Amino acid sequence: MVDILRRLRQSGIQPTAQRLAVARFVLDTTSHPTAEEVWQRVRRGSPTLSRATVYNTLNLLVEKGLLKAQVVREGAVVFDAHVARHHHFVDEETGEIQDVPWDAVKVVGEWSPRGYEVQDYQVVMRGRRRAR
Amino acid sequence: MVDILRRLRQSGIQPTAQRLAVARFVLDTTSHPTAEEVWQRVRRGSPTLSRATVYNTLNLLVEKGLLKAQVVREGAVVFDAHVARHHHFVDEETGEIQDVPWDAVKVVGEWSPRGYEVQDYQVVMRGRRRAR
DNA sequence: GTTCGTGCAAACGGTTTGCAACAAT
DNA sequence: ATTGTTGCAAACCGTTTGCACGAAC
Repeated sequence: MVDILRRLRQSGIQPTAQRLAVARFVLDTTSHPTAEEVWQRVRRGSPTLSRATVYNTLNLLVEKGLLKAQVVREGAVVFDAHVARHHHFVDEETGEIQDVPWDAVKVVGEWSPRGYEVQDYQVVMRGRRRAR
Repeated sequence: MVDILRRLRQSGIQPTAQRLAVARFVLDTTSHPTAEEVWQRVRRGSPTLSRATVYNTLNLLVEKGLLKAQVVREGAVVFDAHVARHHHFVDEETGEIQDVPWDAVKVVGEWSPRGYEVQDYQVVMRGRRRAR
């Protein structure tokens, strides 16, 4: 586990106990949790933690670039500590999300609607657990 | 405009006045509307149309394969009558969504997490209106 | 002592649900 | 008569906001 405290400080985030607890979990998981899931998890160790603080902290981490919000699942935004470019695979049955390495697939062909510029792109794959 | 009535019948959907009104709009636009936007628009011609009926109808159209729900915008699902495979471009400022032809870019490399199979994929591009 | 962060509850926006009235078969 | 559809309101869920209390500078 990386030194979370240092990372917060380096990003100009006042490391309160709550922020540290949230960050320690969310910056160190690959599970793409929703805000609710972060709350449920971190609450176990910090029982007074409020939902509002979780949302505040997650939004702050996104704003500071330590976290990325991904809109790939219906109903809720998920948070991804993997900030470098990569693709995603979404299990349609469970909603589970997995990272797909950037080099696993290659997108060939520059393309953007006239008058627009593409700043970012990713491949979103959807599927299910293999029948066996 | 295609014969919407025929398409509903062919899909086994009882063509009520409300469903026809909703379908005529949503199956004939490329604007990727949200349910709310569909309601606002269709309501102009069918003032008694309820939100619930709009949601019912949209979900039914999705279920029957005439429409696809896309999860690319934060906060709301958008509906896409373009049912064939294609990619999407999302304007980060306005939320506006545009279709990107399937052939405009090429995704090279089969890839799926171990134990999973990819059933569908698309490239999601995000950007803004070009400066100047 | 002013600024910043937290917790709570209320508010909000998108979507679903329960239900009574009503059509259609 | 039964089955399916509509409209309304309430419920629900994810997220934001208002505000009073408390902590940190």
